Parts: sequence; C-alpha cells; structure tokens
Amino acid sequence: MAYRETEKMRQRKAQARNKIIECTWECVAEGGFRSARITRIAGLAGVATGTIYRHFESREDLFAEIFRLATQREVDKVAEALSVPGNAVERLDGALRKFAQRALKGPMKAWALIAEPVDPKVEQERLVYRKAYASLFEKAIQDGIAEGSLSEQNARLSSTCLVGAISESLVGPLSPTQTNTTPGNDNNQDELVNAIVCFCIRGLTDSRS
Amino acid sequence: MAYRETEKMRQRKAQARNKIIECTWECVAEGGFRSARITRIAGLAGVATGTIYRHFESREDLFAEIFRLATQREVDKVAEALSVPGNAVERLDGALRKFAQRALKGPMKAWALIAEPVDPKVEQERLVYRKAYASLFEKAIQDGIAEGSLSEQNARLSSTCLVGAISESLVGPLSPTQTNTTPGNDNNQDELVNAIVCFCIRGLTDSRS
DNA sequence: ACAAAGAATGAATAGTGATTCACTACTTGG
DNA sequence: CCAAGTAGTGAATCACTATTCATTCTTTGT
Repeated sequence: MAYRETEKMRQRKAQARNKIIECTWECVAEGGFRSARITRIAGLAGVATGTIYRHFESREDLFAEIFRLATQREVDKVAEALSVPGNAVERLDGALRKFAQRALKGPMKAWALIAEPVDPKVEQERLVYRKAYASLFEKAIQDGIAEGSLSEQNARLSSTCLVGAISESLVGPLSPTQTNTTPGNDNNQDELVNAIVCFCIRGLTDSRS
Repeated sequence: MAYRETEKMRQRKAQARNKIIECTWECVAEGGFRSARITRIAGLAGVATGTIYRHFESREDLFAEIFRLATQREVDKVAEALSVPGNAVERLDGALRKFAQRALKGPMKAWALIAEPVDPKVEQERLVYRKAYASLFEKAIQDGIAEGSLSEQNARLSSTCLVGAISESLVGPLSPTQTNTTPGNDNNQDELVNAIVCFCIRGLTDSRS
C-alpha cells in the first residue's frame, strides 16, 4: 500500500478550504449570497469549480458555513459587550450600540446576514443565530430584573423584540439598493443608533416604576 | 372589419384575471411564493399556462400583484384600528394587537408576506408596505406626542422599531417548518401578543414622565 | 355565414448556473 | 521508480421551470 493522509496534506487541504471560505465571504461582501457564483468564487480562490465540491457538499452548505462563521463573530462581539461590568441597562445599551454600529460599518455584509433573502439552509442558520442573540439579551434582561434595574417581564419575548426592532431599523439603511455613501451621514447614523437604542431601552423599562 | 373589444369581453377577461389572482393566493397560502408553480396555478384556475402570460408580464409580476393586494388588506385593517376614537396609546395598542392576531390566524399567509425569502420585485413591494405600516404608526405616534400621551421622540424611527419588534416576534411562531397546530395554544398566543404589545407600548412611553 | 381580430392553448424551448465525473496530476510508503 | 490512493480539474451534463409562439378556438360586425 502507499498513500496515507499526512499532516502536511491535512494542512494544505485546510488552507485551501480556508481560502475558499475567505473568497466566498469576499463575494458575499460585494453583492450578497444570491449573486455569489460558484465559478466566481473558484476563480478568486484560484481553484477549479469541482474543487469547491471536494470541500463542501453544495453551494448551500458552503453558504451556510460562511454564514455561521460570520455571524458567530458578531454574536461574540455582542456577548463581549454584555460582559463588561455595570448594571444590565448600561450593558444592554452598549451591546445594542455595538450591534448597530458594526452593521452600519459593513452594510452589505450586514444586509446579507440580517435581511437578504436566502436559501432554506442558510435561513435555518439565521434563525439559529437570531436565537443566539435573543438568548444573550434574555440573560442580560433577567440579570436586570434580578438586580431591580428592569421590571418584571417576559425576558424571552422582550429579547426577541429587541432583535426585531434593531434589525428592522437597520434594514432600510442597509438595503443595497439605497446605501448612501454620501459623506457627512455620520450624524444621521449616530441619530439612528440613538433612536433605536432609546426605543429599546424604554421598551425594557417599566414606565410605572 | 370585425372584432372590437366589447364590455362583455372586458368583464370576462377581468374575471379570468381575478380567478388567476385568487388561485395564486391559494397556492401561496399552501406553501408560500417560492413553491407556487405557474403550472399549478394555471391548473387550479382552469386555464393554460400561456394564459397566465396574457394577464401578467411574468411570474414575478403576478406575485408582486398578489403581494400588493394581500398586504393592502392588512394595512387597511391596521389603519382601521388606528382610526377608532381614543388616545394614541390605546389606538396603537389596538392596532398592534390586530396586526399580531391576524398574522397568527393565517400563519402561512403571514409568513409569506412578512418573512419568506422572495424575489426582488416582491421584496420591493414588501419594503413599500413596511413603510406603509411605519407611516401609519408614525402618524399615531405624532398624535400621541401632540396630545401628550407620548413623550418627544423620533416618530419615524420609533415606528420602524414597532414594525420590527412585532415582525420578528412573529417570525418564529409563523415559521412554516414549526407551525404548531396543537390545540390549546391559544393562551400561548395571547401571552405572546401581550408581551409584544407591552414591549412596544413601553418603548413608546418615556419612563421619566 | 364570413372575415378580421383577439384570446387561449400547451408542447417545445431556453436560460441559468449548480453539479458531476472521467481524467490528469500529485503524494506517499516501500 | 512503482503502485496505490487521493486531490484537482473543468467541460459537459442536468435539473428546473418560466416563458414563448405557432396553432386553434372565440367573438364580433356586416
């Protein structure tokens, strides 16, 4: 017998796989998932189209993986923002801001992750990650209720509302058809983020307290 | 010369067109836009596939029209709920409830209108109608600010947050993969609607007032 | 009844791009 | 260098339906 997979080969394969992932994300950052063609990705990565299929079951699986990786980064950022010291309201405020600001900084990427119409497997991932966000927020809301900075409420549903309010508010500004790269819209963006966060924080805070 | 379009013919054509629209909506109610096949629609309507194209430019145009009609109905309901007598908070409360309850009553239809991945032309319509909802809410919020039942706020952004919070909260329950038709979930639905509406109303209400 | 014009038909076509697979080129241990 | 096994290739295929259009059927006014 002869060929047996060696460490060197394993690494080379991993490298190729990473290159494919990287180039796919590059394509997605240009025009979203829908317009990312396998041939284009292969071209960018400097491999043949068939090679893509040695690393991923299908286009959809590839996309699902890219989605997973990219979103996990964002979830981690939010988790990070929620784990600073301070009371729950402050921490949630910071996390929401971070979420919105990061999205506005990479509109096409954010649109692809948040709002682009995607195929079922990717949509599935999206649901998973929306739940991940919601869970993080839910935990913080429960902390807030426990420490008394937030009133009694259905933490799970409130967290879902947070995710929805912030996503929806960003969809318009993120929409690739009308992304304005006009200079001087930083103030608008700041105002946008402020208004969203204010709404959300009020939504969590009982006016009768 | 001979044939000249007559009233009778005009009506017959209009009838055929309506039948097509009706059957398309029936298909959509079964499995959303994506799975609604032209051949199936034609079959249901009792016409040949080619006939569809005498009444609509393309599948996408047909869908856009169906979307427009269906969503307009919903927008009208919300508008109706906002025009009852009472202060802004009460009216918004009622409108949000109506929106959520109607959606939960026809989950597949609501999913198709709110969350299903759709083609560009239909997505375009969706954006238009999200704005329509937001405008209605915005108007009510401004009323509330004027009459003092709501605090100063960016009415446009708050209204967008409302739309987002309520849509997102409904996506999970509406998702066709996990629609539970288990009996006895009416209470869950009521609680769901309550929590959403509470969050939204709190979001509009300043806790410092 | 006829001719002119439109409406309806539905089998055949076409466009798209993901996916396959027969083949070539490597890698490895002996 | 060989044999066995794996990775890479990319032109050809496939799958999927929306869309077309030559033909047939209806309607209309004379």
